[in-house]
Amino acid sequence: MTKGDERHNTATIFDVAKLAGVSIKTVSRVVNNEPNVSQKTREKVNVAVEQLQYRPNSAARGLSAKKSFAIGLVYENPEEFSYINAVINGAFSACEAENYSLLIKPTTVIDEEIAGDIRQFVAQAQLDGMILTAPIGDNAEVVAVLDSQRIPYASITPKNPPAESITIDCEDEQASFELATYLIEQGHRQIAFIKGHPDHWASGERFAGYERALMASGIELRPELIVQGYFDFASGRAAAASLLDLSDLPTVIVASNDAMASGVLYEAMERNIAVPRDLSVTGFDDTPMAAQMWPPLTTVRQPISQMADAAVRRLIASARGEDGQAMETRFKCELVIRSSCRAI
Amino acid sequence: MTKGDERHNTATIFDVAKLAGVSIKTVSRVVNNEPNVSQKTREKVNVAVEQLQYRPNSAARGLSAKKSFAIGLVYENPEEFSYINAVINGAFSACEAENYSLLIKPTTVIDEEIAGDIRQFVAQAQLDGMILTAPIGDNAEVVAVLDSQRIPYASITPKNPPAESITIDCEDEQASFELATYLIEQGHRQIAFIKGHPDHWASGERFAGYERALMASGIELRPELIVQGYFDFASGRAAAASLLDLSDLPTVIVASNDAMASGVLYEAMERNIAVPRDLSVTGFDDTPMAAQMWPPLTTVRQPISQMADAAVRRLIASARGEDGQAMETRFKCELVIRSSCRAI
DNA sequence: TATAGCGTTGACAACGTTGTCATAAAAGTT
DNA sequence: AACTTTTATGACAACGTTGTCAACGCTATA
Repeated sequence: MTKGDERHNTATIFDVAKLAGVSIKTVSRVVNNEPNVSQKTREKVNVAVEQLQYRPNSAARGLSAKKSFAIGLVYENPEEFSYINAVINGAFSACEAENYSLLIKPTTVIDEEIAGDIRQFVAQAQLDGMILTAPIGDNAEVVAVLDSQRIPYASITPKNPPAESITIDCEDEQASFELATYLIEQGHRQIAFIKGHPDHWASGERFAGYERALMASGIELRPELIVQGYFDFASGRAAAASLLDLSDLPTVIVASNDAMASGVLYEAMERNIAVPRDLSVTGFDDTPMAAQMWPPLTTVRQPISQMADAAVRRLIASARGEDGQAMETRFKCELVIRSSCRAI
Repeated sequence: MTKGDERHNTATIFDVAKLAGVSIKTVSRVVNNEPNVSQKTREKVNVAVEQLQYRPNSAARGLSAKKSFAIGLVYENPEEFSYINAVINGAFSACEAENYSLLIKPTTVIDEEIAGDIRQFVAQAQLDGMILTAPIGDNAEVVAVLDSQRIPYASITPKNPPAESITIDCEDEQASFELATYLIEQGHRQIAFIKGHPDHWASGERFAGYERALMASGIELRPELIVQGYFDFASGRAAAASLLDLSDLPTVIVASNDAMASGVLYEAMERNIAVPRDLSVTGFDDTPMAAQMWPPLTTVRQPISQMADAAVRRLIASARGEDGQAMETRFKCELVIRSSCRAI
């Protein structure tokens, strides 16, 4: 029974002081690297800090020290968005409307340290909720950290949505189906496909839509026309190279995102293959780049900002104990036709 | 010394309570929209809140309510950077190293509300410092708000650096000079220039470097080859259109940034002008797009992340009362030669 | 008229840290 | 040995809010 009472609360300065057998003030001094603490005491405290995984509560620290330990960054919203800028904007506007702050954490790589990183991030700011963009929502360690700390989180387009958490996704499969169907209607039959990064939910969805469209029209899936990519420019270019080396050339290359499509365009240019005259190309995401490359790219637009907005609103609703069940979590995509495809 | 001690401190809940003639708890209820407050009391409190410009201290609120009113956003760093992503990354890594949090505030437009917006942003989070990216560092109202609240701030490439604040800039003039000199060495004489947005410091610097290079080589500045742009794709395209309508065509178009350069490439493509065979093009910024367009763009790389990193470190140093005078605030740029220019 | 119930209000104790000041122990100085 | 100074430590009061609980006054009901 008493065991059930054991809180998962984080350790406070009192716990550390008790364990180290010193006063809280001494702990404070050690933690803040202040002078006038004997080496011996310092070590005792550090051991206790380590053992209890103690992190100073930043609200208390801020209140007492009249500091926030936070820096603001103000910027004018750029014309040139990236995916992540769209996410940030959506999340920010929802936070602003609800009087919340938005703390960001770019992670350079998905490595072993990420779980510890996230733990630190959460502990430092005592976050009320987290948004995980793909593919981080699928990292088991990260999710475990958040679960253990009881931090609610929302995943944007995760591959394996955990039942209890908030999931935001969009109809990539359907959009991809519509895109492929459009190409078929334009007379294309040799339709090559560059898959996205296997860790991303979207990759599977987009490929599934392509498959469904071809099967619905009775077009055979030729395995040599399906190439693995990784959502970046270089992999798109490499995939295009292998496709354009085939003896039986595709009439259109469907890239799973715009960055790879730009790699395809680049490779085509290098080989003096005119797009769309000799080859049609499509992307996915409708980054601003898509409209600015030559030729302007036919692609699919995801309502990224809206999805991030929804993620934040659901998090805040659940933090308030509201239901939020009625809120939208699945969004529609839109086919954007430009001039990188031609009818044949 | 009890009352004469009038601080410039922000109003607290006690001040509001006193002015409204109610208890602090009642103020709390009104501010948090809790029920069971009479309409009359509610109004009295709201008047006092308004009059004192009261904003709840989020550290205190967080400490008491065991909430932070903050949402975290975790994302994997995208391959495709924009300028602002580079700034965010640099600022974030410095904050992380110093155990600070980074709060971001995208502003959609520079409008009349911005000063109030910033005031709110600062008050809500009790920020220890602010970074202003161009051209926000030149907004007099914003700067006035920060000055009046005694918030230290660092401006990245402001046009008119205020003497007391921290300024971070880079050697755009020199880089632009080197770029133009390179073009002249390649045999170009008809060198067109698309200026950047007049509100940005960088625009003047980049144009100045161009001027200096031409003058140093005894090349006449032809006014019809100098066109105003606004740092976006559309203005670059429009500028290119006007330049390509000239009877005496330039052999190279120097765009003040990559986004405008991509507009130039687009317009050239539309007109079947081959780059670099018939026309050379250069940009500025070295966005990832620059390497991915066709042809890959000769441009100038700014150490954006490093600049943001430096801004944060100086802010934190000054928050600690350290000197920071020795820290670098002026950064070098690097010429990046790709294949969008040819010798003639 | 008495009584229960509800809407309204305030007093006061958290919350977890840092700042201030007092004190004890150690070291240095005469 | 008798002092001053320095170093090490702790007790306790802020910091500005929200949560809890008690008390008040008003209305509806018996």
